[in-house]
Amino acid sequence: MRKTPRQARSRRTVERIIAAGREVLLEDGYDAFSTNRVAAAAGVSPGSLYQYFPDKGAILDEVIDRYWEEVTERVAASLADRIGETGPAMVRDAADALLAALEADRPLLRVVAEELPATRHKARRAKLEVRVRELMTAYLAGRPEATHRPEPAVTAWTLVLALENVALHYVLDEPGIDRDRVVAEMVALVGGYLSVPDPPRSAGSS
Amino acid sequence: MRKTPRQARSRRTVERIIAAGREVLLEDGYDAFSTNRVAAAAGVSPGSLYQYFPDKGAILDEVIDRYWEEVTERVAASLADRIGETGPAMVRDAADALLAALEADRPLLRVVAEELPATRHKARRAKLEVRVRELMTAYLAGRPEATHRPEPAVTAWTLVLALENVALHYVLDEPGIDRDRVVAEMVALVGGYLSVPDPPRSAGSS
Amino acid sequence: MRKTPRQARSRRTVERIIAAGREVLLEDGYDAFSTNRVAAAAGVSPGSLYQYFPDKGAILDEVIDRYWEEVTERVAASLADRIGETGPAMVRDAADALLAALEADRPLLRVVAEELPATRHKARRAKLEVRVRELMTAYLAGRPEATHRPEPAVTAWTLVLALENVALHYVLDEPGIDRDRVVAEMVALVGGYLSVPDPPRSAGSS
Amino acid sequence: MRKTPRQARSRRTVERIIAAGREVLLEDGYDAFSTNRVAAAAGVSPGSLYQYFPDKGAILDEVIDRYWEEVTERVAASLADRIGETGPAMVRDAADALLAALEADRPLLRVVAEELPATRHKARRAKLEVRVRELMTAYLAGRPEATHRPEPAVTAWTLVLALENVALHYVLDEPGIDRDRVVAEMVALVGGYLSVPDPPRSAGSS
DNA sequence: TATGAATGAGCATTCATTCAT
DNA sequence: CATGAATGAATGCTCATTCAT
Repeated sequence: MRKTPRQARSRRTVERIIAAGREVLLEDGYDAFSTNRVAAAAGVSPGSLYQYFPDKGAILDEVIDRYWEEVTERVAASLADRIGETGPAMVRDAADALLAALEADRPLLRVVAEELPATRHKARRAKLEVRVRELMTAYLAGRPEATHRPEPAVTAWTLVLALENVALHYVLDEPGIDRDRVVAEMVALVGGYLSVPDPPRSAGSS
Repeated sequence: MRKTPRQARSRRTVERIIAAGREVLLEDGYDAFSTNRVAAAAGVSPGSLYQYFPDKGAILDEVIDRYWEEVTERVAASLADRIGETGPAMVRDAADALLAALEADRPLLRVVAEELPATRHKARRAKLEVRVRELMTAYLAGRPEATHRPEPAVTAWTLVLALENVALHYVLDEPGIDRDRVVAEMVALVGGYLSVPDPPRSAGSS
Repeated sequence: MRKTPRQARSRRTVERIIAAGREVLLEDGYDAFSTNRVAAAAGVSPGSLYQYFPDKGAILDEVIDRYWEEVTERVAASLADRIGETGPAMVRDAADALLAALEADRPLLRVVAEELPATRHKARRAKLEVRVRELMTAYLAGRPEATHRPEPAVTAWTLVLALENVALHYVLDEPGIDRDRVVAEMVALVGGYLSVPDPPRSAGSS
Repeated sequence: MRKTPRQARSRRTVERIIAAGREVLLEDGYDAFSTNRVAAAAGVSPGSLYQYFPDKGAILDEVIDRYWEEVTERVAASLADRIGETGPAMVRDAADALLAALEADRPLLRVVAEELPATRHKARRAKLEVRVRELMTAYLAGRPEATHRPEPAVTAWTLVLALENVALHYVLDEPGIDRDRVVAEMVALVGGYLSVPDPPRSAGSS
């Protein structure tokens, strides 16, 4: 009946380190993300970092992992709220959810997407893509008449990449476009694309 | 009739430095892009770097600039070859040109797009986007019946981001999708999107 | 009962660095006072320097500070030995003490006074001047009949600068003057100056 | 009948370099006194510097030499204006002349006296001291009754050092003392000192 | 466990000087 | 003579990582 069992203290330290990492990233940027600074922010000694993480990169990875996890959860949560909707409304909600999830922590998104080498968060971002892809696949599976594209996997792959970049740039570049407009375009992108029959090469087939 | 006119030597040195920068980036990666290494690769002394560039970043910028310039030129050149085509064929060619331009130097694209912080080449990439956007605008302007989207600027913005990311990931991630398939999807993305009238809400009532 | 308590190690390192700095200054001169050389002389790595000093200048400052502190203490100590003396004897002792303090480490004095930019040790030297000024003021206050100069602060300022330079040059330039002679001149300088009434114009009418 | 005989151009270049050196010293400080900068300021190439000077130090030496030469000339000129004066008035004029000579180019004096290592201008400064010493010796020789100090050479040595430092610090430190006051103190210093008979150790001679 | 002093290879940059042209 | 590109040793400093305590 220990109050702070062996692992609890470690767990707390780990959390402090990760929180400190996020804080440093957010407030000082990627270039300032040094082990010494993270340790200082976490209130532990530099050496202690290595009790819980093999190297600096592992701390950073954890911070990034969590960021994308949060984004993913925000998307999921937003959609859960509107579950049961169907057709275009669902697409619209999904687009809005994606935007909202990215807008939720713009400063950190900026650091993650702009200051970090892409390799650092590629893997994690892939998870978000998978999640959205699943959603999309479920939607398509449930309404087979909704698409005329021949390969669902490729369709989902294409759509996710297209929407992801549009959403990302809308949030980060603040291009002065009305938010509703962007959502509308995303919906149009999805709707239009799905409605195109394959093969489209009708003309060149000599 | 001088063999090495005054400026020729410097020009050659500048080119050697830039070539060395590219080489280091390609063969050793971004983390190894140090002034000493670039100087060594260029066969000049570290000090010579600073006769032509204010700092390390300027060398890197030049390398990146040139890379995106090449990509832009490749796109332009590919399209010039097939000028005069219209309709879906033109879209197809444009998609193919974009893919080809990115495929031309995959190893360097990988470093530039994955290892560098996005901020380092954001500005340059924007130029490519502008170019493609112009192409698109010209196309849309010439065939006003081709689109039902209400705001051409937003349409171009959306499309460029969508296509860029699809093309980029196809080239870098080698997702095991047939190249023609990807081109077809890109064409479908464009064609479908452009054909969706606004507001898109009404479309759902069919 | 730890053999090397937490702070002892760092304290020792700091002292080693300062001692090494002094050594380098002494043996290799100011131009050779580089961080790498000081680190090597201290038997520590260059990085260790920065655990205790913000930059190179801070190490140098500490060495200089300590040198002038030692000089100040030597002056004070010499005078303490002969406390209670009055009149000309006291002036003589003070002059002798100043000379002795500067003679104690002539090699370092040479580097500090001749190789360093004056700005580097101006502030520290001022402390010595203040100390001597205080001594002088005390002397003058105790024997108001001893001076006919109208402004004690100006008198002390003048005297300190005059004596300082005479002492400094005697020690550094080794001008081939008998030491007792110099002391006598310093005493005469003080005694004569203090005895001149103000305004001095009137004196010329004799 | 050449307009610019061979040596004239060189002479002009040498002068330009020296002027540029002075300018750099004055406007950018000693730390910025680099060959490249001096060359640029002189409008010549770095290589040309070495046609006329063996190394950087030689240029600096020349600039410093000239500065002290100017000071010396200013002192001499000031005194020439008031030639024929005798006694205390002459001392007063000499003190004033010294002050004036140092005040004439305070910014350069500051760089020379504070930023440069003393070794760099020690030799030159000595020349000024010699000059003043000569003046003093002449004065003392002409009025043997004016001093009771036993060794004229030592007397002059002492006095020059005393006055030099007082004057230097008055000009550079701007200690908030009235200029006339300082002149008066310098005069008192001289007058008082010279009037002290030797040996002064009357009391301690047990 | 936790510490934090110590490490040291490595970095970007400078600048007095040289020498082919 | 004059040039100015090229040099390269040397500089001050950083920071991920280790390890004795």
